[in-house]
Amino acid sequence: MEFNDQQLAAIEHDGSHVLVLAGAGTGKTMVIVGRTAHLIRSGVEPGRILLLTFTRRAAREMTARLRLEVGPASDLLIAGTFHHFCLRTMRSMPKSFGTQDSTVIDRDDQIQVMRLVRSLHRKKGEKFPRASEIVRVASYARNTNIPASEYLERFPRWEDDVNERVLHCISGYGERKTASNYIDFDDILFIFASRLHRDEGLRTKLAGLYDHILVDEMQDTNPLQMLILDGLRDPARLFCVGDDAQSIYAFRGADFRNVHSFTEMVPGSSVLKLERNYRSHQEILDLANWLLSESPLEYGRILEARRGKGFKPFLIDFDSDFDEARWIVEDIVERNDRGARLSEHMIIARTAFSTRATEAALIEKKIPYRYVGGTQLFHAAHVKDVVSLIRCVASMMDEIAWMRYLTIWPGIGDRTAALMIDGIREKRGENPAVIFSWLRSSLKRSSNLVDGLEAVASHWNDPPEAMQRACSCLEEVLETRYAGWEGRKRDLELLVRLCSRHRTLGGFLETYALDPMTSSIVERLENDDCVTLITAHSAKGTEARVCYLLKAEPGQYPHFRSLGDEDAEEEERRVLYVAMTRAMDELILTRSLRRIRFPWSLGLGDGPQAFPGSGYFLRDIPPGLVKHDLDGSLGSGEGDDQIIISWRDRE
DNA sequence: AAGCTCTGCTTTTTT
DNA sequence: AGCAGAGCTT
Repeated sequence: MEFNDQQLAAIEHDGSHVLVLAGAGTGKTMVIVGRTAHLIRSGVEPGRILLLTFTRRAAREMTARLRLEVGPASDLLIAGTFHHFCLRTMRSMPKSFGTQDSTVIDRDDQIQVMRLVRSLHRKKGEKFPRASEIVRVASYARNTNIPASEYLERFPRWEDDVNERVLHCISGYGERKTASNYIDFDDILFIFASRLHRDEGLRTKLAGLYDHILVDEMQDTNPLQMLILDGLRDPARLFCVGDDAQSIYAFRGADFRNVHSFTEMVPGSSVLKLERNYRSHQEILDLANWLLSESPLEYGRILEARRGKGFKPFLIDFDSDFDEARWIVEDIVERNDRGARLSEHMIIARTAFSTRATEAALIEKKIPYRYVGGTQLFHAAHVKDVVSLIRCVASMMDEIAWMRYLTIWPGIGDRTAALMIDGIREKRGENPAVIFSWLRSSLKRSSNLVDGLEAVASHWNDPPEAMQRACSCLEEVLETRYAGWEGRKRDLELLVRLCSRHRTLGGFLETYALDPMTSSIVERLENDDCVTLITAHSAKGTEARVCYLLKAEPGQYPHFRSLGDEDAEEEERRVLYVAMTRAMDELILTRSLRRIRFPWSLGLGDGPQAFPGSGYFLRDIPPGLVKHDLDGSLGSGEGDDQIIISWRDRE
């Protein structure tokens, strides 16, 4: 690898803590990899280097590059997401953290627990925030390290008495969680951070494990994560890399003061900059620069392409998202026929939801693809059913798993299941065999559900076998429950295959609680060259020669859900900015303007009137910045109240 | 009283 | 596609 002077300065920086401000495409990952290699070469033990990223994707990418760069030493590095690292540490010393036997629960399970609690606090027939909304509030408050009560006081969302009961829900949720031995994603960070700062002995011990802590995507760190870095630094040195123009996780509590005020928050630190873009041609950056220049905020970031000039971005309108999807897929096929690899193409979407048409078109044309951020394998109903059986055996206190598993069986509903769960809880500490036989005698009619439990328990240390048995035990009931069973059955076969990578089912559960891979990624194990379909959020940190920006239309950028909230809209601008700057050679923005309909809209009505002229970033693209299929049809002499009409509908 | 079925509503982004 | 709630069946 060759580096420019700025990159080299960062890589070889030998002072105290440092923040590297790095614009899109300036070689951020390369610098982290380069510095790691440099540190190892200068004698730092790889095991004393901690690499933290924000997303699993970034973590995977980084470890892959490190393997190429530093060889087998890369296996000794401690690398992963914040959540991964914290959980790993807690698991290795459970007594210090008080997290023995805990089950990690994902977002869905959180909502499930909250739903139970919510029902106790909601008055009959009353309009009350949904469980998912309450979970969001609770999660945001924890990640920004403020009490939920204070958060609701500062940003009141509901009537006073509703707010109050929402707070009861949140504390009830916490109690329920403790009773079931659950820890959620936020707990992973929270428990780690709180012990780290409360227990001096532990802090000294943990901080003593590392000499260097390298953090990617610093602009996405939240206060909790900053506290973790605070507790671990000194003597360990921080090397944080970030770009405030790419901050797109405020909804998760990310606080870009961690970048803006870095030098104040971390005494003795300095700031370095990477300013030269090596990824894209200038025309692509011109469009991205223009987008930021339209913002009321001063990003002070003008990207300059070292690669010089190339193609202008395309902006193409379609009649429907079906046409849009078909065109993209045909375009990829054509390029592929001319010799381009499929993997050079990335289709970027604002939401996972908006990729349906494209996915269908890819499947129809039999183009292999992987869908990053897509419907996660472990979120599919039938998969959760089977996994619930495994979870029941893993932790008898796992009430969500029991509720799910028991109600799969005909004749057992919420009520019976709840009674059984109470019975199981009373037998806390008993041998599983005792619980199983009690269940068998209590459930005369569906006592064969115990067969599955026993089969899994007796093959606990042979994951593929246990999973196989779990699946065959449930197959009959699930087949009647779900339409299209053949397709779903394939997912279960996938589960068995995934199990073979683990020595125990416990390891299996924990791995996929944190990293619920998509089925299309699993399929990719057999399919190397494929198109990438990805959300803009997951796409950060990646690049591709040809990028299609799916549905670059009103209602997506900014997303209609954020309209009216200035900060949220501004974050949407950065999302679009991130998406655009992924492209190396060609950027193709597509949209379908005619059928914009949001039936559930927030008082916006449906049909084209839903979007008056404002609130769409690409409305006033200066002529010449993109090649539009009807140049100048947008933003020319049309008043603010005008709607956009596809050129196809014009006279 | 518990379980089941049908209908209408909903869908940002991630660990 | 899945969930909440209403209404129907066992």
